Amino acid sequence: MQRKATALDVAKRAGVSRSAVSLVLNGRGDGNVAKESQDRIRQAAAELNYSPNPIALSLRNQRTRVIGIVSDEVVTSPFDGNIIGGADDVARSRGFVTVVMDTELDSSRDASAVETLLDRQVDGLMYVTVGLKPLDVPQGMLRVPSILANCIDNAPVPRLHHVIPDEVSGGREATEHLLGLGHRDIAFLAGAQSSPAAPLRVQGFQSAFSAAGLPVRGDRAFLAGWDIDTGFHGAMKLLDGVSPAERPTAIMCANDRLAVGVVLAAARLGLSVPRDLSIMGYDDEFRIANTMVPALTTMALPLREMGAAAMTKLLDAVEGTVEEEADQDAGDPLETMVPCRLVIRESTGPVPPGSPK
Amino acid sequence: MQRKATALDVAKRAGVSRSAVSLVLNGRGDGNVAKESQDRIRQAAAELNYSPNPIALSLRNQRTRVIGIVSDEVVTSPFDGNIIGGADDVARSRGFVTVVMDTELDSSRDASAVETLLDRQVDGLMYVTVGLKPLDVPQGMLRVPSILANCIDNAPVPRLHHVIPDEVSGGREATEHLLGLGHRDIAFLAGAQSSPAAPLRVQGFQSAFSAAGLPVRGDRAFLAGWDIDTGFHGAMKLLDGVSPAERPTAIMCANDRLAVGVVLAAARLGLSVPRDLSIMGYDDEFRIANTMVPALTTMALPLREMGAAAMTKLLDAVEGTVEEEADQDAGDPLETMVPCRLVIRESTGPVPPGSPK
DNA sequence: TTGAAAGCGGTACCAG
DNA sequence: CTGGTACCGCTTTCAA
Repeated sequence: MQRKATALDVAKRAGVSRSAVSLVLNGRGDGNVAKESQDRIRQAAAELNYSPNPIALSLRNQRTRVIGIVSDEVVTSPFDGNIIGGADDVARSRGFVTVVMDTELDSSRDASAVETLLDRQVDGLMYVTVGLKPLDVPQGMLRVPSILANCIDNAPVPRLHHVIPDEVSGGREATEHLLGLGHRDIAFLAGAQSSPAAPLRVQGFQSAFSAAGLPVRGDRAFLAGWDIDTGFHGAMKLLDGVSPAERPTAIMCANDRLAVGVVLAAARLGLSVPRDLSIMGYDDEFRIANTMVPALTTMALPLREMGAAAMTKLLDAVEGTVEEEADQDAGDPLETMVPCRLVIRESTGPVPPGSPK
Repeated sequence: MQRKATALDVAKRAGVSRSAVSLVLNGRGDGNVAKESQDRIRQAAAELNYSPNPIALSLRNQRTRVIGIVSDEVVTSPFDGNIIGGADDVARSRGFVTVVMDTELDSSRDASAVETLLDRQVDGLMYVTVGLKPLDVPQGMLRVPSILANCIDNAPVPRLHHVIPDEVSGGREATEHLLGLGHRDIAFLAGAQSSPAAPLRVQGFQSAFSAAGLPVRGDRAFLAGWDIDTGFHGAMKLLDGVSPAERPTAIMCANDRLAVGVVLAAARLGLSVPRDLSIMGYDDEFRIANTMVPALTTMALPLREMGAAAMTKLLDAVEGTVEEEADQDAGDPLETMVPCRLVIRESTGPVPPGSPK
């Protein structure tokens, strides 16, 4: 492996000094270097396939054009990887590189991950979580421009901007979709209390009823969990041995896995979906929602958009002018909400004709 | 954010030269620096919370203690993230940092990701894929110690070591589990042709029959796809309207999602699992296999072990002595196979008593 | 218009 | 045992 060409190599080949090379290649040649030399330099650089050494650049400039992304478990869990995908798209398009460190839910590793990244002089930091959650922001994140994606600064007075999905309107629009199909008795398997997303979606669920002038049945929302078995057992409780008049005509789920469990329960009970029962998912989980039988109608989380929005905001701060701090205290609400997207597939349909309500 | 302490700051505070600081802090103080000075230096370093600047170190040493991990879609897809988790564990424990770049299946980004990483002077590279597959190794990977995890050098004569799961014995042991339960008519939804894993698992499937002295029914293995709907439709074809005598008593699946589809089909048809039909998955996908109803018996992919094995091998080369190249040509088979693990849960059971075969 | 030199933060060699 | 100095690769200032 022969060594890479350096600016000195280029200078020698072009018969000029290193400084000239630097000036020309950084676009400040005009007015400083003779046109002729400029051409020779550019040609020499091309011939040697020269590109400046990023490490030397970092040492010199004290900026690395690297953004550190810390995640709780985005890499190692099956969820929400597209937040990073969206963020990385934006970073690359603006000439930045992202490096990802996953702490695998070990919060004691948060601080050290941040310190490691800071040590390596990242120009900015992003923290990304699986599922909306409060975050004890590692101290180090306050020392460089930083942003939160899918999590919220868990301090008395929040200091970091966050980008999150609009869960309330997600829950509301999902409910509206079902109301629009004529459903009036809708059950909601709303996930688990531990996630802040759950109550927000319930809130949207309820507000859709209110807005439609319908009574809200509080006893139709259940907090139990996020997995297939929870969906299955929840649905069995709602449907098995219950007279058709007492059964909900639709079940909304706080994620697609719950919906899988509900579909399974319906199959066991001989109920046809969506003819006898409509089922909604949430998340639009890749290769689950769209490949279920029937394919799930669901509320897609705007993962890529969230990542992109967060990275855009972060890079604006990194490259920004001096007065961004002042700005922030002024108009910036410290919060960006990205709307969810309704995806209609096959698991929802009109309320059964003879439905009693 | 006040600037971090440098070696010069420490030297001043301790009243010595930078060189002394360097020697002492790198353990080469004894015999070179007076005991007294050593103490002062160490104390000053502690007081200033000094740690050497990794960027300056990189520039100086031409080594960064960073390992670059390139993946096709491990970050952004829901699969195989634990390979990176296992690799990262090992790297951290040996004082290395990993940086991950995901190309999101855009193979034209492979080369540039590798070049970017190489530009930043990573000490080694690992390529990780979702699902076993052949890889057109980016040229750059040949310039530093490199290794492949879950993929195989797709060149006439392979140059890079790879770490892969032992799919043949995985397929065999899964089949043996079912044979041991008395099943003789076992169908196999074997994934899609496009993946090299599929034929290997089929091979294991067949070899289990041969080893048991049973005839192999080649018409019982199907290549169709990897998703829930494929499993569902495959199972319907095998079971729906087929007389019990003609039905397989067990269905093996090449991944857990196929198995979900099969369970769904069984529920539709009123078949009880595992009483009427045993179902096996593959992968032990997190929060799918263990939360299905019934929970899936499956063949777990050794993801963390693969990542750990690959990183161990890579770091040995990175830190290794001079003659590793020679070594390699000698005994090293360029391949590490990690065994899969049978996980028995609830979806498999003894063959139905009256079973005709 | 050009080149020499300093400095980013370290390490390592070599006189003293 | 100690401190001065060169060098890693690059940018930028300053004299010539």
